[in-house]
Amino acid sequence: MTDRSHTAGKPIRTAMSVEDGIDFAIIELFFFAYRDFTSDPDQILADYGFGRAHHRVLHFVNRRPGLTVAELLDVLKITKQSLARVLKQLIDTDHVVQLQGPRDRRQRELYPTAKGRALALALARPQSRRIHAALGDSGITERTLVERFLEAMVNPELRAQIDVGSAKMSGKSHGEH
Amino acid sequence: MTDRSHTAGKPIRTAMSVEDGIDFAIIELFFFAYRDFTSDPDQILADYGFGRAHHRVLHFVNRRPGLTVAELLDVLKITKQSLARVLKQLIDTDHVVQLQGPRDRRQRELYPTAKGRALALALARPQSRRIHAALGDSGITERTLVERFLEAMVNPELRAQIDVGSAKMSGKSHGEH
DNA sequence: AAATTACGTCAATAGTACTGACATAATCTC
DNA sequence: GAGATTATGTCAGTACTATTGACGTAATTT
Repeated sequence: MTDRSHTAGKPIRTAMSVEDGIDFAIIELFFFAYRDFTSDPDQILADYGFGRAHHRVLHFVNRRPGLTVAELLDVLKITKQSLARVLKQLIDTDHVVQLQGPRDRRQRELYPTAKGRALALALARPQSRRIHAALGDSGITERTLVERFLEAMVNPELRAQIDVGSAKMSGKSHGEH
Repeated sequence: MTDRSHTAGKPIRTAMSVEDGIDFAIIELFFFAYRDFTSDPDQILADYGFGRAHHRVLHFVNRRPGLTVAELLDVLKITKQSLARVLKQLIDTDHVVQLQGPRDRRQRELYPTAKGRALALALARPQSRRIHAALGDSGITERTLVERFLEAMVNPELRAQIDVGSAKMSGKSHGEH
């Protein structure tokens, strides 16, 4: 089982490193950082029988109350079928409600309930704490440095999705554009 | 279907924002940044019928040639059963080879083949390019700022796993400790 | 009236992950 | 040397997230 010298290639014993011209340090840091960043809410979600998908839906419904199903799909970049089960569970558990769209009655506007808002905040809190602590620990005084870096990591054509919130926005939060 | 006013909570129409005392900007940027960061290798992986799990295994086998199955499980924080299928596929496709441990013959040391090394580099290349571009676009001259921030985002007890490579390390890359 | 749009849903499949159990071989311990 | 422990592999069952394709309904647009 271990000897397959005749079929398999020979083992390479030298490690990939910066000498290969690749930024492995930040690649790996990003992996570890994101893994731990999501681990806090994941623990809370488990109590509800929810997963990462529920968090994402709940988050954006709370950040953009009244967004439609189509808009949500566009932000999450998943298919309607993937969203269906998750959204249904959030509605059945009274975290999210659907209202018929006022302009277009085919649309379903999604809103959080008080319960949904509370959970969204509970999930965001440890993440925010972690970020705050990381900014402090790393001695970064200008938080825009991190914001600018992360924003630059996003595909340019998708940056429109990013709603940095009251900071950058003038009036709109959803709807017409 | 849309009217369930008697069972469900009332819709909240105001958006969560920084006023809730939470750093939503960086929370969302981190989500979008990581999503796009992994999208480049994901496209390549799809050609091989591989997924994110294959990437992670291949990456660490190339970064720490000779690591054992147990060490790999510890880095990835997954179970043996989850690793099994993915590792088997990488071995069957001649990207990774197993060698009996020299000291302890129960152990299987994992090494990349030339094919596995090539794929690992091909996957890392677009990620590295993205990082490089983001550092440039955001006008960050001190890359240690980003490194320090990301490292501070990792759980302290897990930072030992982070092998920033030839930069911080003196001699060891695997094996004795 | 016909085409399109927004949404919901059914069926089938895939990738990643889990728990629990069991087997084998090698090493360690008494 | 016998027994316990360790490293690995594997089998069975389950769960979550995601996919494609197809179809239906109601509302809007052309």
